[in-house]
Amino acid sequence: MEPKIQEKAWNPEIELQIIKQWEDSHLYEFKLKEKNFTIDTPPPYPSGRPWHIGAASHYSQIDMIARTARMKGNNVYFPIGIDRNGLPVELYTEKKYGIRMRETERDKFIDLCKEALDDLESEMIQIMKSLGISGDFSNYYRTDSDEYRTLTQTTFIELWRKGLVYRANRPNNYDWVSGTTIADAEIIYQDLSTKLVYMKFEIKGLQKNIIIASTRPELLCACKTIIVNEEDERYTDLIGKKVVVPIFNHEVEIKTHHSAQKEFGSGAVMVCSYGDQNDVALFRELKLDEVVAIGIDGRLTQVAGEYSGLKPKQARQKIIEDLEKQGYVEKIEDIIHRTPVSERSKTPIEIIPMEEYYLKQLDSIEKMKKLGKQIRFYPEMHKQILMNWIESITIDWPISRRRYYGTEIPIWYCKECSEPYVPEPGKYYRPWKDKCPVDKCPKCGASEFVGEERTFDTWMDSSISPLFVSKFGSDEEFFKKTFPATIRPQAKDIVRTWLYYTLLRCEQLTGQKPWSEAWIMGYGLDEKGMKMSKSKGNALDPLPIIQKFGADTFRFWSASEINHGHDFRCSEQKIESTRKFLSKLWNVSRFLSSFPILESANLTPSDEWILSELDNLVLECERGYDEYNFFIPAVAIREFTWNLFAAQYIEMVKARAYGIGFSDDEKNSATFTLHKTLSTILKLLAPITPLITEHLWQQLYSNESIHNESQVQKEKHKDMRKYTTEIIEFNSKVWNEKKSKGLSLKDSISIEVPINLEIFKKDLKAMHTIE
RNA sequence: GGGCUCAUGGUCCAGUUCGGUUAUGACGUCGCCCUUACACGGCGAAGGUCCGGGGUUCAAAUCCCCGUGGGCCCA
Repeated sequence: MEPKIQEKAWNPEIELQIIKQWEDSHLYEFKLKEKNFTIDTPPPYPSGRPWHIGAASHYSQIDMIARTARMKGNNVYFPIGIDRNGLPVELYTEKKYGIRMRETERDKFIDLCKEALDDLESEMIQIMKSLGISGDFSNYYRTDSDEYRTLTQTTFIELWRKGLVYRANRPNNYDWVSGTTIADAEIIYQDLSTKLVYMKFEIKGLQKNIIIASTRPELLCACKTIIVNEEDERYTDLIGKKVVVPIFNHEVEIKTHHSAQKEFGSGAVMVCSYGDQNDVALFRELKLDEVVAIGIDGRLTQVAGEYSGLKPKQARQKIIEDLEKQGYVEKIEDIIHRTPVSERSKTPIEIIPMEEYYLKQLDSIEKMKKLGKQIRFYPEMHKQILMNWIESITIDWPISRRRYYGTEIPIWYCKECSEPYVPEPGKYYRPWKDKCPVDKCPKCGASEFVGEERTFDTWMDSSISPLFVSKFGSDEEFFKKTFPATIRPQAKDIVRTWLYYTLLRCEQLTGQKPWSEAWIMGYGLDEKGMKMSKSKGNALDPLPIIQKFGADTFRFWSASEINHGHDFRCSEQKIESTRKFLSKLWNVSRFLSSFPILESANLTPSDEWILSELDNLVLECERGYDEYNFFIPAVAIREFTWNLFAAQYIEMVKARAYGIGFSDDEKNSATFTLHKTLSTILKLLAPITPLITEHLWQQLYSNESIHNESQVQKEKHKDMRKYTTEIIEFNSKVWNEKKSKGLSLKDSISIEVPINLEIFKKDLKAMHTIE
């Protein structure tokens, strides 16, 4: 009989036809039902080529979640979005055109950013589609669309009216390269080499010096006190004494504080506004008057005297020279210092007092903890990342940014009385170019206004993604039926930002948690185990890999190689070798395609045996799918298909399936079981490799899509798994025997079938041509 | 300094929850083999102090303690 499937191997080019077929038939179009399974898909950020292979893997797995849920009978809402706000695209645009944001007209700069985003976005969408992702691409959203930004502004206005937003002048993390304030969550720490300068401070009234070690001598002008540890005997006598600050000659007092470490430097520390976060805490605690030493241009201010106008690094160099000349330096050590750096621009941040808008979060900490506990995490251990972060929050969230490409803060200020005017919600406002919507200041009646120029922290946009996709505020019915979302899938590294901020904002706006489940994936590492990132340049481009091997190969690699929640290494060679399994599946199907499909049969023992193993496989897959851990089904299916079904069972029943030396009943039982097993494998595999399974399913079993099928349930066959090891061992023994005798596999041999395997004897004899 | 996490043949990974025969599978390597699904294949082989040390136990990759090393996060 001719096999229905002719080609000898799976050809990834078929994938494109299948994807087209899905698109044409609107297979994944979402229609609202009473109950829905909503996925709060992470909108990826198109900030430059190439897209991250870890991200491609990530989205493949999110698609597996959608498909798993669908086959469980859920009405799945799987929106697709693109995140387009914020600093990365601004930096990309500056670099691409060799321009500076602040030296470019705002309108023009925004247009250039948009253009860059459009190009990068289209490639991203292409990759997502070619991965076989079953989201609703016809309605994909952008976080910089007027609709999205309207929602960001509307929700901000609501929070403003609830009194959750305030303005405050306080020390802030300032990235002077990007020219903006940043939140704690946007700071990373890098070990940088720097000089630790040991300086002599004269103690007033004693002809003695105290040695102060500092990495920031340029901040001497802002030094307000010296602290020592109360248990440090070296300094007990000096507490309360005044010292003279070198060069600037102002006097400060020596105080005690537990944060001074005896072991670091000399044990005595100068406290300046502001060298680091500890200085900020000390100024607050000891009620010191701050001195603004560094301005928003990132240069020293006039209080620095002859050093004013210099950048901190230059000033440091000059002041060290001057200190040395004037004999204030005892010694200088080269040290490695853990330095807070802006995650985006990679430059050390400065702490500068600035007026910014804050969203209250300190009041919500207990509530956040409670909500966090109610969310089910996959894997459970990553809940800890959220909990640790919530525990460590000490200030409210600064939400204003001095950038262009973001959602504008919708506020105008009266030119007369400076009263802020916050407009009515429901519209998209651009105060830097739009006229104030009211004619007169509600407070003083003046008619001239100045528009706010700042934008929001982009997490203000991202943190309402579940509200946006659920049409919060614009479609009450839709919202009711899709919010809270079912699941938030995302990567581990943005738990403290995206996950946390979403929890905070949605609670403030709706009083509810935004989802009942959170699914947290690890990072993509390179072959050496280093975190892969665009900025490090070790990111693998997923596009050529997908084009070369096909989406299903890539997806199966992702599922079978990544233990959920853990970081994973990516290598092209590994992905390539995954292809072999798809080939195996293809050829098994090709073999089976020459046999008829039967409704039922009287099963022989061999058939009952493989079906009981199949039952077990179904259970195993169910266990993995229930916790969205695709590693479990992927590995189990590969094991079963390759090492049991193909290697043992198919060989055992081949002769019977061809009908050589067997009755029709026996033959039918074999073909029935072969198809039963393969069709089950295809369904079990469908969420992981949706393309090859679709193709084989339609070739062999149906005109309908496999993705409209329900997932298989375990049948109740007699458990015959106790024979498995013995069957494998016996077959192996015969193969070895033939080999050692120099026989071909089709040659006959005389060998005893073990008594335990008596029930399989007829198949085994035919399989090995046993005399 | 604190938290999370990991350590199993050349590489990746299972097994650790709940201790129990010869430690799972894949990739790679080597040898033989075209066998009416598949050479992107089949069969077979080599390759491991289960990070180190101590403890509990009849029995430890698995449980407990102390270390070492890596990754990530936070201070």
